[in-house]
Amino acid sequence: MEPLTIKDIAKALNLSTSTVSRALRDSHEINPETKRMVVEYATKVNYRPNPIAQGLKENRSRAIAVIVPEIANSFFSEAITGIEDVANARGYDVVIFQSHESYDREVANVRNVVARRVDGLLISLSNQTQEFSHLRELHEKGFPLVFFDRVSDEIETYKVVADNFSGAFMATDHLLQNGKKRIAHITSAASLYITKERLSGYKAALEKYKVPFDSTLVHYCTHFDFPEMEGIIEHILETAPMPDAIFTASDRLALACFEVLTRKGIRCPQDLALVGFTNLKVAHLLHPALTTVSQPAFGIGQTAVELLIDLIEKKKRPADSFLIKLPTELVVRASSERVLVG
Amino acid sequence: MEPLTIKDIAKALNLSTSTVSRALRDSHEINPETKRMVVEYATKVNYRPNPIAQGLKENRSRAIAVIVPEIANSFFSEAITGIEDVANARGYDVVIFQSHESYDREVANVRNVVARRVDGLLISLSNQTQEFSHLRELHEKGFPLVFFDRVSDEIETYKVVADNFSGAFMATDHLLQNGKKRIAHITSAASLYITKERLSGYKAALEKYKVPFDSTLVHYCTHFDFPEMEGIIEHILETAPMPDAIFTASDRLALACFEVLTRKGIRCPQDLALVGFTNLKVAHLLHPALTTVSQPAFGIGQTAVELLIDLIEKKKRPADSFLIKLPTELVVRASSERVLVG
DNA sequence: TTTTTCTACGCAAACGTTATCGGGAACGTT
DNA sequence: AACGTTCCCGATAACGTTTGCGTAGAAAAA
Repeated sequence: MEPLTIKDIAKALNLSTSTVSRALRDSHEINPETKRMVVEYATKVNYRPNPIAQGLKENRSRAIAVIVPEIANSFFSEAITGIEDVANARGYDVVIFQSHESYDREVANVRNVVARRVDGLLISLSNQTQEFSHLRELHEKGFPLVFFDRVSDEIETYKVVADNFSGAFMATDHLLQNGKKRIAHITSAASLYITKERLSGYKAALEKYKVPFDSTLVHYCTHFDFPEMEGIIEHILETAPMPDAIFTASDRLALACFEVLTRKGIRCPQDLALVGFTNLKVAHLLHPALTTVSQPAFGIGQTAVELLIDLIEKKKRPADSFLIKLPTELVVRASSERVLVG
Repeated sequence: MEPLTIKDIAKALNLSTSTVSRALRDSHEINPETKRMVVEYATKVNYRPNPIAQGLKENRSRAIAVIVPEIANSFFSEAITGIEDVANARGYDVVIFQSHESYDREVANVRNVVARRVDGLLISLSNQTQEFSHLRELHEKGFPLVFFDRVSDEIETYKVVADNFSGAFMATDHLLQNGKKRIAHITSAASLYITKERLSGYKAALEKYKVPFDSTLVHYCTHFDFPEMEGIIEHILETAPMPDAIFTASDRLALACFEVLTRKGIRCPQDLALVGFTNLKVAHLLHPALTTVSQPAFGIGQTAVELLIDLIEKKKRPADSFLIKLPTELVVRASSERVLVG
């Protein structure tokens, strides 16, 4: 049983393919009676137009690509769920690629994406990416492109992010309010927009409490692995006076922190309070339960893909701003709680 | 700059499209000199064949579909990473769909998949799925189909799973060896093959220690949510004599268990030992760290997609068995450790 | 009546690629 | 000299769909 075509329908009903095509697309120049007949027969035999042929004709694929660092990261998988939801509802398929935090793979993915003739691209940059010509080229050709979460401020297109500034502000403010004096900040690659935003929020909160900013307390991570984190933590423990809290720019970093701290026998929150960023699903099951800033991953995905499809379909948009910020929320748990002494 | 075609190359070099096409595919009936010229020019202008046109011609899309219950489940996202790795290396794109554990959405996804003319389908069944006609139909048409993890024994095609029997056996054996006498088993939908396998492993271990099987200790879950788990745990706590351990058929179930137990003030492992199944990435960070059976998610994905692409490309396979089992491993952590009394 | 307008449909080209066929030129074989 | 081979390439059709154009017939206007 090969999939049947418009030709088969035409033959069966003694019509031409053009009439069938037009009838199915509800053209005004087809007799209502004929239309009814065609549509009826098509549904009876369960006809589905061949999207590949349509794609060739209309020069599009009805598919969008998503490039994320890691699908196994629950923030991204949730965002993808949001993306898929909206995209499927609007008739698009979602093709997923992973950069594995590698610039080279990201570039290769972008190449693949254009070779595949997808209709648009959603991307969250790899940690390593410092150079944007592969994306700028696309954008300059008029290729629909939307950033989310890990965005670049070098390219003028829509970007959907959580309100990183206010999230970082709330996190730091919370620690200061709980009496912490020296708060280290472990964050991701300095080149990322979100990194800068979170750093600004952190600084703003310090300022509010008149705590001088100390750049030696800020540590940038690129590999997110155990050895890197171990080095950083050891460095933090050796600084004098020793920090009494750490604010990490992601829960993944916080997880790595936990691991190192546990092995070193440092108690949390007694010796060192910890606040993360993202609100992974398991954050409340950790020991201690992780205080973190929750990001609307699902909503970020939904918003980003809405913008992208509007771009593809050339729907008008209020071009007031390219940057869309979704609200964040502080979720306080045990890892930052005030501990009663003696 | 519209993407250029084989026609443009032909025009530029004063050749026919057929010659260019053949030169690019390294046909023997083209002058080596001409070939060199064409290939050189094509690389210079960065020509990429239009996969949509190729697909229309060859009646395929060079894309495969994956249907999983939830991408946010780290077992599935890891498996997908394995799938993507192999698929991309072999020239295929991966299109992902989620059933969200709903039979209706799974059926809709399958329909979408065939309408999209993907070349093959990898599927891990939804928990709700009890009926397989949507897949049987595909399979009988000769559509390439491979199951992984949540497989059905009603359809004769390749299935890739972890060795669930031996995993469950090891888990139960471990608990019994640690002196547990009454082990409850909380598992997923009874219709799933993996559920049956894990139950068999559980029973086999009981038998080894001459512990009689008590069917009232087995609880089936379909929704994986808090209220459902709360009901089950309450039921378990009320049975007399009260069980001293729980073996859950997945880490997600174990997480739900943890949550309910914590709220009820029941200590783990002192009051109730717990063993899961999957070895989520965060399993060792939970409190207490979760003893679990590790499944090679990445390898399962890789193996499944290898089989699928072989099926698509009609490569021969030793048809000795349709069921491929990958080894599991018991990872012992705090949640099942013997606690010293006194 | 003739001319115009409208309705409803078919013909054929096009999207970019590949495969089949065929043919001209050069060469070797009787 | 006539014929078969081999080499290299071009014209063409085809995949399934959409669309511009043409047109037969009917209805409306002259």
